Amino acid sequence: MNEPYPRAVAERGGKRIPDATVARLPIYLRSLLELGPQTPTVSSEQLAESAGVNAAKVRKDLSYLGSYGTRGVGYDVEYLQAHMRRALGMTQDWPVVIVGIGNLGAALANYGGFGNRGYPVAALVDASPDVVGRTFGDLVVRHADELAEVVAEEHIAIGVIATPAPAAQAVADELIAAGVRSILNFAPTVLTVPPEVSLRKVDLAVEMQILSFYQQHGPTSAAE
Amino acid sequence: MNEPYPRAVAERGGKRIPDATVARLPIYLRSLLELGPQTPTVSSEQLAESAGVNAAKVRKDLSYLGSYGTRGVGYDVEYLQAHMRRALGMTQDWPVVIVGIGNLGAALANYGGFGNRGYPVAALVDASPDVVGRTFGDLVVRHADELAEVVAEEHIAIGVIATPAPAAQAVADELIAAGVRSILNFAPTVLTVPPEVSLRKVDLAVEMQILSFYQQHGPTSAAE
DNA sequence: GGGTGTGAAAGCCTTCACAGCA
DNA sequence: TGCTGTGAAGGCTTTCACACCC
Repeated sequence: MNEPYPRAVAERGGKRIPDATVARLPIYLRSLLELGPQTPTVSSEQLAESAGVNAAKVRKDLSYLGSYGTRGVGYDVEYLQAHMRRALGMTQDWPVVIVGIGNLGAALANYGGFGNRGYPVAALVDASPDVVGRTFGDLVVRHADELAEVVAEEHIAIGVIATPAPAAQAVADELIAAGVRSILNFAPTVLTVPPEVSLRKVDLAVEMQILSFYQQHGPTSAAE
Repeated sequence: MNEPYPRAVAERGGKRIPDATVARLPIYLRSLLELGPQTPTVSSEQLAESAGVNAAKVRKDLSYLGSYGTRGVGYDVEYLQAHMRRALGMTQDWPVVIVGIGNLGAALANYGGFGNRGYPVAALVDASPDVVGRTFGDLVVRHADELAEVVAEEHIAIGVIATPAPAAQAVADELIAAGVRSILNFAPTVLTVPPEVSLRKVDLAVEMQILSFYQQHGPTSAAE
C-alpha cells in the first residue's frame, strides 16, 4: 500500500528543498571541505566538476538554500560550508544506536567514519546472549530488551538496523515507539514506517542485482 | 562536468526498461521468493503491499518486462520469478573482487549474503603489506599490484571498492582497465567512469546527513 | 567579462482511470 | 466480476538560456 504521504514540510522562506537536492547537499559539502582554506571562492562550474554533476544543477540546488553566491565571482566557500552544515543539521551531534551486532553491525561499530562526523555511535544492541556483553571500543553490547531504555538514556536520534531480515520490522517498530524518527536499514527487507519517520535503506544484494542487470543489458547510468 | 550520456540501451522488443523500474525489480523478486510454493499467483495489489509501493507502479513495472499477467487472476509466481531472474542476470554467477580489506571490506568478505545469491566473492585485494597474505574463509588477500591478473584469472565481473577515499579513483581506473564494467563504491568520494561502466555507490556518511536533514526539517519520504 | 539566479522548456517517473480480456 | 495493461494526466527533476549584477 504505502499511500502517498502529505508532501512538503522542509521549507525556507516558503521554498521547499526538493528531495533530489537534499540528497546532493552532502556531496557538495564534501567537495567544499576538500577545497581547503586557500580557496576563498568556488564557481558552480568547479563545484559541479568535483561533485560529478553539471553546473546548472549546482546553481539550482544552491538557490534553494538561499542566494549565497556573487555574480561574476562565485560562492564564498566558508560561508557556503556554514550554511550547508546548518541545513544538514551538522551543528549538533546525532547519537546513533546500532541494532544487530553481526558481521556488518560489528564493522559499523568499529568504523570510525561516524563519530568524527557528528554521528557518535552511542550504543550497541543485540538479541543474542552470545553477543550481549561483548565490547567494541568503549561500548558494551546491550540486550535488545533494553532498547527503549538505551534510546532514552543515550538520547538516540538515529537507529541503524543491521539485524537479519525477519527481525527488522519489529526492531523498527520498537525504535519508533521509543521516539526515534530516523532509521537507516541494512536488513534486506522492506520496512513500513509512519510518515513522520525518515527511512533510508542500504541493500547490498539489491545493488548487486542492479549491477548485473546493466551488465547484461548495457549500462544507462545505473547511477543513483 | 559529467556530460549527458547517450541514453537508452536496455531494451526488450523496443521498450527500454526505465532505471527507476530496474531498481525495483530486485525488491519484487524478493517478494516473490517470500511467497513460497503454495501461492501460485499474485495480484499487483499483493505484490505492491509486500514491496512497499503502489499497485499501479507494480503493473507498469512488470509491463516493461512483458505481459506475464492474466486479467482477472494475477501473475503466475513461478513464471514471473523466472523472467525476473533472467532480466536481472541471475541465471549465472558474477564473480566479485573486493578491493580494500579494512573494517568494511573484511565485513563484506565475511558476509555470506553475496555468494549464495549468485555473486561469489572470488578475490580480495589490498595495498597494505599487513593485510596481504591474510585469509578470510578460503581466500587469501592478494596485493593490489596484482589486480589486473586477479580480474583475469577469476573472471571478475563486479568490483567492490572499500578503500579509503583517496585511493578509490585509481582503483576504479585499474578495474576498468582490467575489463571490469560494474563497480560498487563504498569509498566516500565521487568516482568518474566512462559511460560503458555501471557505477553504484553506498555512502554511509551521506545517508546519515540526509537523515539529519530531515530530522531537522521534518520528513518528506527521505526514501530512495 | 564572468558567473549567478531563475523562468521556461524538456524529460522522467508516478499515478489515474478505464478499456479489455479471462 | 476481477484484475491486468496502458494511454493520458500530473508532478518532480533536470537542463536550457539569458537577464542581471559584480
